[in-house]
Amino acid sequence: MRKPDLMGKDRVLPSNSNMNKAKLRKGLWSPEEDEKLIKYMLTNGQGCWSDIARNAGLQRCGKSCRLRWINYLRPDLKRGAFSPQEEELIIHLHSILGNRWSQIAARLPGRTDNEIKNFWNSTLKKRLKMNNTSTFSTNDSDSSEPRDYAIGNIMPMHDHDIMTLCMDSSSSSSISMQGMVTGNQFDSFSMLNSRYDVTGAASLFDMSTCFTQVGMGDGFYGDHYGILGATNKTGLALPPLESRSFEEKNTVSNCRIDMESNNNNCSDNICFNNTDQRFKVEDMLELENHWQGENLRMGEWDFEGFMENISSFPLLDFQAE
DNA sequence: AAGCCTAGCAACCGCGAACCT
DNA sequence: AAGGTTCGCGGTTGCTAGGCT
Repeated sequence: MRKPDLMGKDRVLPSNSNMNKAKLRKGLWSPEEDEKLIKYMLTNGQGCWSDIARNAGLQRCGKSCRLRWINYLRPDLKRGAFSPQEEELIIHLHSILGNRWSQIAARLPGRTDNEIKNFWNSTLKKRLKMNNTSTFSTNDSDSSEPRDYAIGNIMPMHDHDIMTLCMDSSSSSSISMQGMVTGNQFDSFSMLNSRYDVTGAASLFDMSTCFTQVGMGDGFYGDHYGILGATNKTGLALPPLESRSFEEKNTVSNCRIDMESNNNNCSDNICFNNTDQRFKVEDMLELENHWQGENLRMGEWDFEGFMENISSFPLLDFQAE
């Protein structure tokens, strides 16, 4: 859609009073700026964003650099259209979490909160509204509060649908940096070319497979994304919320985890085999129905406890399509 | 061909939380 | 403890491409 800064817009923010703070650029990022930021991040890793902006030779505020990196330059981003599975998951998570885009994004590897937010506002919201004006009142479908159109209501999630969500981590195309970090060479130009010559959804993804990096310390992606920070043994990264076992956390519902068998045959009980734990979807649905039945709203119940339960949802990792 | 409208998306803004001094 | 700074998040804006008339 929008081409990167071909309009030659060098919008510059005149510094209010301090000319030493110099003119901070605003607006679209040029390829040169991207290159500078990528090079700096790969060499030095993440630190104080205002320092990054300064040291990388960018006339941008740190905030702008952070946004650009997180939403566009991070090598683990999955670009391109959302898959139907991702769409369903977003709808489902939004029904639970509301407009907590970062929480939703944390469960969609390679997707950013901004991307999901845009997708929701531009596409899903309208679709849901159109599909369901007759089934329930959509007085505030963009409410920041979770809604009760969870599974089986607005967006019926059948066993088959859920089965499509049941991804074995072994087939995962998780764009985890693991496996990509193999050396010190990095061709930022080819990376940029790859990005700007993008004609298909997978260009960034393809690029990332040969991406190498150096100097990425702990928290390279920040706490929020946790791509590197909390990778379990299957290579899947879980948001910080998943620090405890499902069983430990589950105090609200009667969800149970079948940990006795390593059998992957889930024909009877649809399950997520995300980790060693087999999480039965039927139980998940029970949990969902519980919430739905109670018609719970934020502020009317124990949000922390809820989040702990939510955190036990599997992190799905879709094939790049 | 020109103008208008709309969808999609990158980026900015404001606010609150966390952290630092 | 108080004030300042930085970070992260969600809401919003502004711009472009593409479709339509």
